[in-house]
Amino acid sequence: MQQTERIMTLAAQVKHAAFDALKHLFPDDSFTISMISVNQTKPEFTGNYTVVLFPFVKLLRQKPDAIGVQIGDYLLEKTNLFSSYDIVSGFLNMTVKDSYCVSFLLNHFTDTSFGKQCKADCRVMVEYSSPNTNKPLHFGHLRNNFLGAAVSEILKANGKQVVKANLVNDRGIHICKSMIAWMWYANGATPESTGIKGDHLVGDYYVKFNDVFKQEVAGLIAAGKDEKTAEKEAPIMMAAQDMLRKWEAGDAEIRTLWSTMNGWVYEGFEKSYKRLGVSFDKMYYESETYLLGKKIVEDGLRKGVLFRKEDGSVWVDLKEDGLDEKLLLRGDGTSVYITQDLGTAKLKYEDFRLNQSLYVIADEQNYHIQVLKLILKKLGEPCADGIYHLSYGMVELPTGKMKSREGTVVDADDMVAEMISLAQEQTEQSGKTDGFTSEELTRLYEMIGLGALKFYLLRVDPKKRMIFDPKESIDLHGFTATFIQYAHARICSILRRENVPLVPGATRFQSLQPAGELLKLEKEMILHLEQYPAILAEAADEFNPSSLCNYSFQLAQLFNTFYDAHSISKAESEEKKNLRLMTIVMTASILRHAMGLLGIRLPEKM
RNA sequence: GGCCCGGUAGCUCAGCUGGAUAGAGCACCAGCCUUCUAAGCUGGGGGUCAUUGGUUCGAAUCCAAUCCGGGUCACCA
Repeated sequence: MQQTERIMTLAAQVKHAAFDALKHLFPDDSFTISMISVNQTKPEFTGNYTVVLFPFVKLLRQKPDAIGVQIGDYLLEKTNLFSSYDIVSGFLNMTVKDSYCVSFLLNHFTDTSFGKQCKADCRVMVEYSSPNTNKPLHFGHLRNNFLGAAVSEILKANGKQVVKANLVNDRGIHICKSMIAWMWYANGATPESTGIKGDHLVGDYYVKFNDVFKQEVAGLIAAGKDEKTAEKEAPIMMAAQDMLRKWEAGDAEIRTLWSTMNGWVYEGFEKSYKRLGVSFDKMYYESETYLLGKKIVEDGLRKGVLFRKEDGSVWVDLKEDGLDEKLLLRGDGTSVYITQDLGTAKLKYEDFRLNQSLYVIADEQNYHIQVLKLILKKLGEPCADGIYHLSYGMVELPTGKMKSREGTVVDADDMVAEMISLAQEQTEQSGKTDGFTSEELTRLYEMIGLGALKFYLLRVDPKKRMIFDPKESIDLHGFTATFIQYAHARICSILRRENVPLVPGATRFQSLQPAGELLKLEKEMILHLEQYPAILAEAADEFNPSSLCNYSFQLAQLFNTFYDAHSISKAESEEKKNLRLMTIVMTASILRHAMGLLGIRLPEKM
């Protein structure tokens, strides 16, 4: 087991200490660490961490409360973590020492990378975004992009070496569709001549293709053809097919048009990506990889893992894995989608010697990736084991799936612009724009608008599908990035007033003496800060940024409650004030770190 | 039909490696700005955790069946 050494969080320390206690107290009985469950103590009881006693009852043949006393006494005596304990009907509630909390704060409050893991020799590729070059990005792509970017950063923070990859789908029949429609109907329109962003311009002709196609099909059906024949014989479709053949043959004219139109799209994408704050370390293009995989198939045939049918087509039999037969090469020797994916998987692996390869792809492709991994495994390719499908639910409209063919999509660029103007509207409404330059305001609106959008898409479990109603704007209250940004701005405001930098030097509060007892809320905040490394690790283990959203929201909520209940600037004593300043310094720092991983920035004023 | 995923408050979701009386946000109701930013705070109503059975000291959580919703099973990508 290659488990990296992680900072032991309090909860983990409690668990191990309880395990030690049991081993020492009852050396004749065999316990496993998995028998010990440690939870946070429910707020209605005194204590901070709770050891559940029921699991030991049977083995020890003692009453749970009697066991609890023995463990409780042992923990008080042998660890330096607890000040007292309390047993309530089978639950051992341990109260953490105030001094532990204070020294935790002293040790970590200046640590801006608290929770981060050291770099390990583990290379992970995260493939995400992977757009088609026949249309602009829509709202659904945003989920993909934010997820991929966030998971990449989360993995980096956990010590992995991450390669962010984008596999651009830049060829194929759908690309030819917008090309042919442009040729026939655009009169040479370009992004420059029309002022339309390149990806949108090309997307418009993709829609145009489908309009014309539908009309032609309707006409043919009216002329007596059946639907299938009509779809095959529609002139614009035949022209697109013909174009695809020419493209594959390397026809110079077609290739030039293809490069030109793709170039427009890339310019558009670049602008979108820049605004979204996502980037890539490695670009793959399908036009360069679509022929890969054939060699793997040949090897597979030689090894006898694959078989050839009479018509020359090549298949893999997955029946013993509960699946079906799957085609890998057509009768004419050309490859299908999965074939190039086999090749690309191997290419990625060889390019970067990957330990792990994530695919951020919507859940409609669950079966496809499952098959991909299975085939690679059967072929004995070493890249197989590292493949992991980070599957996410599609974003749908109340009316159903978004279909770019029919133009029923929420456009990504539009959405971003709308969120930013919503942020502007709300900020102006709140009347807090004084003292900002117009550049600062522009930046602020972008932070708030984009933050809200990212948070909205990242706060739910990736695998759940979500329905977005464009008529209801994304909220800026409650469980939102805005809430967290606001808490951060409040903290910064206090720190400014107190002349404490956002990242104070380690010596700033060194004179702090543990003063008196901690208030309930002070302790709650510190104990919550202490959990950050565990949350960060969990987010990485599960490839799930939403844990960071939940955690950060709770932390901001705790701060707001604290802020309302107790003054920081006018604390009861200088020690209290320093303690609280340290607490909020660390709070702000963790919020910035956690949100930063999600690509969400926190303003110092708002 | 086979396989996969989901079903928790009116709505959006946490909780799911079993633990105490199931939690947030939105919406709704009632309060709180001469005091560090009210984009905030406090309180309230609102639940058969889809249904049924099983395992267990204990089930929203695990198992089985059923119902509902979605995805997928192409010589499409």
